[in-house]
Amino acid sequence: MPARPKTSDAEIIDATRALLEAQGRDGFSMAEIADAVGVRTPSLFSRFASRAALLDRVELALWAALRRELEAAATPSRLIKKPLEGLSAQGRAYRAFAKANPNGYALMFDPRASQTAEGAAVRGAALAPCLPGFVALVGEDKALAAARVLTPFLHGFVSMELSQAFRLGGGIDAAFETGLDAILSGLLTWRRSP
Amino acid sequence: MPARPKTSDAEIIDATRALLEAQGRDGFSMAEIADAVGVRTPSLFSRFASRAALLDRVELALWAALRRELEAAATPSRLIKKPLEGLSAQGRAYRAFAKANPNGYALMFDPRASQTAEGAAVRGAALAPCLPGFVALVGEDKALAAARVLTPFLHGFVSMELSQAFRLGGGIDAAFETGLDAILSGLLTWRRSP
DNA sequence: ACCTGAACACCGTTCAAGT
DNA sequence: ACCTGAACACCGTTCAAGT
Repeated sequence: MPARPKTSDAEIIDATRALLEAQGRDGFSMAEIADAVGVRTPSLFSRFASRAALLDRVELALWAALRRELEAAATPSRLIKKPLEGLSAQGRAYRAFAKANPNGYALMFDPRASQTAEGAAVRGAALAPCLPGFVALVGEDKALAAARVLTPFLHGFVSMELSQAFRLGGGIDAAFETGLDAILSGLLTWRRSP
Repeated sequence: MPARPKTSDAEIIDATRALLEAQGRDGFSMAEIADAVGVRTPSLFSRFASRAALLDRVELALWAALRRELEAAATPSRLIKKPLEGLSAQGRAYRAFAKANPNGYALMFDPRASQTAEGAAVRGAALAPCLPGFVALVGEDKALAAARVLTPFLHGFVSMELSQAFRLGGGIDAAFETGLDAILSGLLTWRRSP
């Protein structure tokens, strides 16, 4: 006779994500997660092999959430018609997501994440909503190369911002807009040149 | 009568840095550090307030090491005469440093670092060796803004590379060179325009 | 001033037993 | 199948005592 489930994988992942954001990656214990979902600590291990495995699932949930934000920021048709505007909007949405989930964002780029095939797929799919914009901006053959200029800038900027690396003052919002514009207009010149 | 010191702060920091690189941020214990320097675990706490404080010191040592690499990659006079070449060389040195110290590099941008005044100073000084290049490239008034385009790209690129974010194949070395060139030549157009 | 052994509280994880 | 209490090994940290 099975014991009645008191919680679910999804509820545990949500509770962990909330604790992560509130307390930081090592600011909470399995016991606190268990408390949050009304269960005793060992029960978590019948659903997740380890704390690390649970954090991996949280990370995938965050990548999926980022994907949704990017989709909401610009539709494919807008990206095709006005790639500069569309990609700028997605860039701002990307930064907003990182600033709204700083501890989660750090987890998403933590090199300790286990490299499962499913994980790689979810991570890879997260930036897919931007691809039509790159294709429209520089053409199909250069879209990947263009993505590998803009996305490192986006990640690097927000990562540095979150780790307080911009200490020389000056408007950080303005610096972000300047950088975004500079890179996008630079990519625009790729249309013709090799 | 003082007990003879068996080790030193510097030796402990070096041993911790080695363990960090070999085993990852939470792959080693205070006991292993103590073993490595020939001391018992509690002795470490008479020198460093906590594991976190010791990791902070390791982080500062890494920033200082990065600074030395950047200084070695291009002299101020070369940066002034040939800013494109000089900054490219520093960009490559930056990436090489990150790839040679992947776990250390992750620590340098870990948002958990304590924000001491000394720490901020050391971190801030690390990229100073690049400044003459930015001044030569775009002029004094735009140097900071230019740095806030290139350095996020550098950090973002190597951070994504280290967390295996470039899964769509294609030469990653070539992508780095392409991005570096695109951004530097884009910045070059700032010389005249506002 | 720096070292040590002993102790403490906490934590991730396992396991046998319950339903 | 999922839950639980009890137990285990390990870890960061404290402390009183040694020199």
